[in-house]
Amino acid sequence: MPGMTDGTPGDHDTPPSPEGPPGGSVVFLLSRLGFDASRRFHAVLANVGLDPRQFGVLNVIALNEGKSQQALAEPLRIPPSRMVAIVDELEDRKLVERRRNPDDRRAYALYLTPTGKTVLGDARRLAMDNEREFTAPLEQGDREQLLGLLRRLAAEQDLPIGVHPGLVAPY
Amino acid sequence: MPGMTDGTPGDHDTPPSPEGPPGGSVVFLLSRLGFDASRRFHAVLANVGLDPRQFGVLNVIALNEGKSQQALAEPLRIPPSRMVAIVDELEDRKLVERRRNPDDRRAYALYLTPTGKTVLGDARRLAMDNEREFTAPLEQGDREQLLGLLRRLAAEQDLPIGVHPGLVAPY
DNA sequence: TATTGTTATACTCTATAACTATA
DNA sequence: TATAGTTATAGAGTATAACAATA
Repeated sequence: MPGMTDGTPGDHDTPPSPEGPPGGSVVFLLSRLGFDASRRFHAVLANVGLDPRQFGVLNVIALNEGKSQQALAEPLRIPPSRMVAIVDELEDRKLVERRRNPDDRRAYALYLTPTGKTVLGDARRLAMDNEREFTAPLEQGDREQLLGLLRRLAAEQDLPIGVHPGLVAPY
Repeated sequence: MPGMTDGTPGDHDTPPSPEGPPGGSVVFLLSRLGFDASRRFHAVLANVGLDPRQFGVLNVIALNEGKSQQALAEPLRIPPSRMVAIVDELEDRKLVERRRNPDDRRAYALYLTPTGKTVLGDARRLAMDNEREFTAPLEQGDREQLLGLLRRLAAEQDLPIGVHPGLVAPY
């Protein structure tokens, strides 16, 4: 994970609201919570040996079995050269299979192995559990309201699919 | 900025909701919007030649003039060795002044210069404008509701002050 | 002996561009 | 000539640990 310091909890200072201030800013809170949500998600996926980017790739393969590496990389906005290493690792771990495409021997066709499907299922379950825990401070109605508000903001943005860029595992 | 691809807008695919799915997940939307908010904030601050981390440092200095480098770095969770380069740059640009502390000649005492105060003011104004634009899709009532929901989630987390870690400019 | 600030170093992640094999 | 996949390389950003001056 990119600018991730490490797992240390740290102290519990209450943010001193400097003028104009963070505590009252949607942009600020979103940045903070987004970063934190990413970090937690990263930690949760580690339980099945995946990072968010690999999770994104597995998901996209599951929805588009047989497609080529680059065709799958595109919607995730992962550059071709990066995709190589990602698929290498998933293949080494027997989660994904590269089959030669007889019609175009330059391209591969990617498939999930049975193990890959199992791991993806586990990861999705973990993601759902995490969602529940993260939103635990909110009651069901509040959660849906939040979801609606976030969707309205997201609709204005230009967002890639799968997993978000920063998140996508680095730091 | 870390995993930041670059400023290219890109296409406008609607995320295909894969099972269990992103479009309906608070964690996912927060990660995405948080990353996006960070990127925008980064771009906005560039107009006054600052990045989010420098902005955070200027803010903390403004609130604690005369404190030492490390004392100021701590609440921002910036390691001492990183703080050096940050203050170096702010000092080169005459936004911050390092004065020797006669009582303890190991430590510096940091102060904003008049230019530093001006730039900080400009940056705060830009941040407020950005806040308004970012939340433009929401009416006032909705915006406050969102703020309340985000605060409730944030209250459960362990958050450093100033600027968020990922954001803090890098990558 | 401990602490402030600094420097040196090594590591991780990344994109770019050059290369190969097919088409 | 163009495209899928690969490899090599160089850059940005980081934390760690060793260091000097002062306490």
